[in-house]
Amino acid sequence: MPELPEVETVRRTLTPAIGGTIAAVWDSGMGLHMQRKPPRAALKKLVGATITGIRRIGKYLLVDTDGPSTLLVHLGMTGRLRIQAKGDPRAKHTHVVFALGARELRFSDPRRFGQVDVVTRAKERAHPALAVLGPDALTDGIDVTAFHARARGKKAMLKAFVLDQSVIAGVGNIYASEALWRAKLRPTTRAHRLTLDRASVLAAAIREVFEHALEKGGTSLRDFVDADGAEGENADYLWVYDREGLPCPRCQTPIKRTVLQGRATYFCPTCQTP
DNA sequence: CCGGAGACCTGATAGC
DNA sequence: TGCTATCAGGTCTCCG
Repeated sequence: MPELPEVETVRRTLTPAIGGTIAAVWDSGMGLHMQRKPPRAALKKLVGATITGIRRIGKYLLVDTDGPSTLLVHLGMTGRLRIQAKGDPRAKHTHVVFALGARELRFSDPRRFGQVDVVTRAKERAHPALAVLGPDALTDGIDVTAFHARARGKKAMLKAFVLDQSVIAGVGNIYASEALWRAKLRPTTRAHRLTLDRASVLAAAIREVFEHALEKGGTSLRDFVDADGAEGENADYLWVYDREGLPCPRCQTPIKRTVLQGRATYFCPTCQTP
């Protein structure tokens, strides 16, 4: 569900939790797919700590506290982090709840593809999930030379290349199609064929697509909502994703849908050069 | 080592 | 109405 703009939208709407002290933690005991065992023991370390800030690296959220521990959250496909009043009914598939006075910070995730963990802030980059991440597309920016260098010798298709979180952290299935359309590049083009110029255009396209989506509060095609439960508006502004048969906004050719590595992929057969 | 396919889950929706 | 098949924003693991 969430890619960089959605996770960043959640981060921004979570800031009212800063200053809140975690009085108690509850968890469903249900294992999350990415981590197999419930993080109950680790979560206990957060009791008594006060939330001091919320960061994002790629699609991961980090909730910092005044202690040495930081809460690490990945929303997977259907994960939600919400701030709700204690008395509000809990959503089905709620797996972790942090009591913060009159409010609660709640993590729910029907498909359980998400991840919740606790890391020691000083050693957070050693966490396997974070260790492999490349530069964050917005926070760090994309170094065109390094980006181009990573494409060298790669036979993978451009779409797989931009989805590789070790190359750039934050791109997911929707924005991969959107960025490649904006850069006028075919998703099936092999990555090693990226010239420095095209790498530069693609890097800029990723940033522009993200900034645009962020302004709209993210894309809510099905599940995504921010920490207040609000949907994003960006689904109304997508150029190609989920728009099979509709006219390309640049050249009016009907948009095509294909499946690449099992995932829906949208492109304009006319203005995205192979 | 690399790239692609399948697995992991539940729920919504389209089609019969 | 009700059943079945398909699809979904992510990542990991296995296989060739």
